[in-house]
Amino acid sequence: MQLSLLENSDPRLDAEKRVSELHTLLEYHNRRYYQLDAPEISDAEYDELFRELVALEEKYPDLVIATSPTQRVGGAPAGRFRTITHRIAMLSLENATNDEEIRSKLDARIKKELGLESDAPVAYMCEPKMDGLAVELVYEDGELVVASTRGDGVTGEDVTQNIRTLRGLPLRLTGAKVPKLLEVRGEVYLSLAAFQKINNDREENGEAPFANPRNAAAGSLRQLDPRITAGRPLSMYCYAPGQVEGVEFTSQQEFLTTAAGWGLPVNPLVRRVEDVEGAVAFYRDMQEARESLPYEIDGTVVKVDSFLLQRELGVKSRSPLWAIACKFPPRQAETVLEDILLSVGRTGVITPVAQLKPVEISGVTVGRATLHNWDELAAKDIRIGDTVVVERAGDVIPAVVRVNVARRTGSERVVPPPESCPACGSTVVRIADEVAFRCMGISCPPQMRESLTHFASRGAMDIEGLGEKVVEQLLSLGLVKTVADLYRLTKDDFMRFERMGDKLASNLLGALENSKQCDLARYIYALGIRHVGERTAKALAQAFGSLENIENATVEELTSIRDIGATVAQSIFTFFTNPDNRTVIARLRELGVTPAAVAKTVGGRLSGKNFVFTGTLTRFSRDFARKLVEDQGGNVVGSVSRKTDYVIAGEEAGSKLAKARELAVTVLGEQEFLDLLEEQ
DNA sequence: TAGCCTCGAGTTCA
DNA sequence: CTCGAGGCTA
Repeated sequence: MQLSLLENSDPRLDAEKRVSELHTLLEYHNRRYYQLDAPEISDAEYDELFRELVALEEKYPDLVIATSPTQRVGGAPAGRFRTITHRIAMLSLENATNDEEIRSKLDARIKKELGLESDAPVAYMCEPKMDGLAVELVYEDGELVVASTRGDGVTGEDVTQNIRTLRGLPLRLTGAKVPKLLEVRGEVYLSLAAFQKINNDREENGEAPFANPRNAAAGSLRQLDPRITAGRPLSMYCYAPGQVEGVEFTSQQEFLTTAAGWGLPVNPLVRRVEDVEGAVAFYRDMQEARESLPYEIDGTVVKVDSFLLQRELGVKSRSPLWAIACKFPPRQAETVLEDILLSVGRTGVITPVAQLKPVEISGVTVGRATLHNWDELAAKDIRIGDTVVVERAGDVIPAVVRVNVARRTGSERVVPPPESCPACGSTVVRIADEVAFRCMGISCPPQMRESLTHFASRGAMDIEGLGEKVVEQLLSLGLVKTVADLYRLTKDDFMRFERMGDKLASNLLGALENSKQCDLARYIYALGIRHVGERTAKALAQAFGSLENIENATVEELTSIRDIGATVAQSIFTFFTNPDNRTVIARLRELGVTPAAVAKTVGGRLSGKNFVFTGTLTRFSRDFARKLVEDQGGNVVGSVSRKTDYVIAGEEAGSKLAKARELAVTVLGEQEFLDLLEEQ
């Protein structure tokens, strides 16, 4: 297939022609590659065509059509990959940062939980912690069918096509007794050699190099087109099973050996140890081996080897009790703290921020770091002009660790807490027992700016296009004083802005209009009541059903809601009794901002009811049961108390059942529990 | 009353 | 990600 020559002189028309031509070309080569397995052009040539199309589509967004090859591999740019819900949530791990924490946060805790003597040995499996990104592979009848990223742990992105390009990964499991279903988790990473090669290529092409192998691996896995991923030699090591059918493992060691037998890559450095001291030794060994490994690791992972013990220990909300990540000390750098800036947040809290002489830490240049508060500042005795040690906490957020006192010259300056707001000059107050200093100004510009952006933000009213830039212009032109004013804006108002065309203005107006009918929960969250975040807003919406009910709620009514205590209730009550706030809400209502009332009773049949599960459930999993209860507004808690309404006893229920009897709490069997949920 | 655990708020860089 | 603070349970 040949490319035609373009002769037209109108660039827009040229682009249109070329786009359609590229569609045909790419589709053709896709067929040759995927279906006929007989490509006519190299991957690099294909990439070039693909990039050309991406570039054209970026320049002329209206030329993007649903059938474009750029849209084909996984959908539109916003959510370009299909979402996958993990059958079992992919949890994160708690961290230990030194030997002692491995002993206390893992070993000692486990023994306490299991009621073991403190010197009883527990066997652990130790693994290097690869610095990459977690993925989950699903093999059905031995065949790789889906691969997804960890995402937020509950849902991730479908990266099957990209994962299929990993040469070290079997598309079909080998060996005897391949299970019906095997979900396997592991870490996708780039070897240092591959990382070097990619960055060399990028620099030759005038592209910005990746900061570190992990970023490069993440970038490669999230490519629109699998062929680009194919050019990036990613690797993977498997480390944990997910849902499995047709096979059973009794230990982590057995799992790893079996997985390797099926052809799955398993890190050969894993080591089983007889007790926690072995795990500590492994941690030390790996720290030493770190520099000579062909890939980056950022620590080790220690897991209880026995799956039986793992099940017995169970999980907390975000991490299992039976494993811990032992992090190596993060990479640090020294630099000069040039200044301490004061930033004012949405709630008026004044935060000191370090302005640093730019310094590179693990590939990224860092110029600022939060100093949190003045207690912290004083504790670390940080002064302007100090030479400080900086690290990136969790390899992301920069933090000032300590001052290099040896380099003090005596000309350093201490920054005292502000007596008046650096932005508006209002009084600054430190509420007793609180760490924060707060600006009390009612029309403090940064506070107004932040509350407006918060109102428009994604979790709140989700007004697309109303970001910081627009908000600042609205404020400086005096067009908006409260959130209600947003809904009075006209197209002409927006057209006065810099870099605001007809199109953007209409989009913004559309987004505003759209936001008028939002969930009650989002609306409550958007109001920015102190102590009321996304979660509490949701709870309020569910409990009260309408804004009017919340506005008129008493402190007692508010306190009766789970997770709302005296402080939060008072804050909500105060917010709604404030006449200014009432005015804004009334105006919003007049302007048509009417959040959908929530039917209080929807799923709320069990609201306020506390459930405890005990024993082995045979008909459903605990997670599933928890979902059922929560869907109907009930709570699931861990232990039986007077506040418990129902105890659901499975087989071999133990102490919790006894406690329930003692406290005369209703005990239900599994069937009775299901019946209760069915009742209407 | 202490010791979890969860939520809220603030923050960095590409 | 981290810190502080609020709420709940033992």
